[in-house]
Amino acid sequence: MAASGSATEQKQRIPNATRTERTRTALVSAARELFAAKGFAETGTPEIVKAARVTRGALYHHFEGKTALFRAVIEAEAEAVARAIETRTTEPASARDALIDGANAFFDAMSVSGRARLLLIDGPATLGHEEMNRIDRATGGAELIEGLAYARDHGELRDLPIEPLADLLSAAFDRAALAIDAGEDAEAYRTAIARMIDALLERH
Amino acid sequence: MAASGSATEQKQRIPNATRTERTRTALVSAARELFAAKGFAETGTPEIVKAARVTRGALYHHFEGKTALFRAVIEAEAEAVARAIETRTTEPASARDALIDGANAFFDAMSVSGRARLLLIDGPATLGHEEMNRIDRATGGAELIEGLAYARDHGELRDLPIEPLADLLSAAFDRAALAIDAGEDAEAYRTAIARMIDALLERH
DNA sequence: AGATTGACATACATGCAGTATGTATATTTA
DNA sequence: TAAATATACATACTGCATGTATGTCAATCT
Repeated sequence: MAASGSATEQKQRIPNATRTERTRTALVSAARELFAAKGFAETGTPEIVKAARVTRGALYHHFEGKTALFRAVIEAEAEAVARAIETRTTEPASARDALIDGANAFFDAMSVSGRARLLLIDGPATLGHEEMNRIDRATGGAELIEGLAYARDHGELRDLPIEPLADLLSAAFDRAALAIDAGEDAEAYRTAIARMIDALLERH
Repeated sequence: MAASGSATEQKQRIPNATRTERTRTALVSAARELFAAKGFAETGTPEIVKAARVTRGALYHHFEGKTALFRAVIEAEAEAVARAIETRTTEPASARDALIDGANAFFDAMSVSGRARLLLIDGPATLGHEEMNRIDRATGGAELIEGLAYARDHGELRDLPIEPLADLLSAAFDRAALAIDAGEDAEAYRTAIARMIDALLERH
């Protein structure tokens, strides 16, 4: 007899799919906070699983290891940034506006607590620049190159190899986000970025 | 009796000062190569002392720990870069030339094997940006700000907060050095940097 | 219903950073 | 110059973290 769910016993039957999702979410979520607060090297797996209320066995069942869990965190953050930017991108009146708007959307997205550290410090250090670039491209972080290509095609940018230029500009964006995150004057950095963009584009 | 150094015994008497210097040099030198090749986290102290032909006891006698040894490596590298740049700096004909020359000297100095990784990846990740800035300033890495200040004072740069601008430009320099180190087209990046500098300066 | 897979939990093996302690040599002091 | 002390290590030990091997129970497939 014994119905599979009496009012007192609550021995609820949980499907594997949701179980897995809950555990993975708990791990990624707990890991994100700890990695963001203390960094990758200074955060141990015992601490992570304790915060997530699971065991280390669960962690190693769902992820190949600590680094793989970190990668999942980074991918989620990169995804969130890409979504925030593409959501806020409207019809740009010009290449200049597109770049400025994109920069501001980027800074806003990067202002989420801990995100700058995760994506710009621990990410590259732990996964390497190569894999970070792969993740960025996979989540859709090619706006900068597109913006510069648009500008070049419309005569607003002298014909130069735009990929190195986009790379350098991207580095400046990252540094600005980091500086703002570190408490520097946000307006000063946004202005400086705008200045760089304007300088690079031809005057009309 | 027994002369303190027979021809066969060679029981040479070594003063503590030189002994210390030899050991420290051997440690810093061995650590530099290993950190440069495999990174800070992937290099263990047993491996370092083996390469340096000393024991871990010696390491912990001369340095507070693995991180302190790494810091010594980084300081030496930063010092070397600063020296290389200041040595090559001649009388600049203009702010533009000074910045371009400085950039090229920087890229040349950063092309020393392993240096880009040490100073631009593992350094910031292990010691933090704040301490890296401290080290840069201590070794004399203020050329960029000086160059921009000179340009502003001579009307070649619109009056804007130059510190954020110098910071962003410095980030671009770093990224370029990293890209070149990773095997990207060095000329393309040098050109892109020159383009950025020219763009930022007023046309004459 | 029985067999199999999935989702863990637990125990274990290994390696490393850091510390405590012991020893021989160099340096200082009486 | 002989004794006292400080220096420069070498060795042994501790604690912790990552990763692996194995065992168990519930969910799912046949």
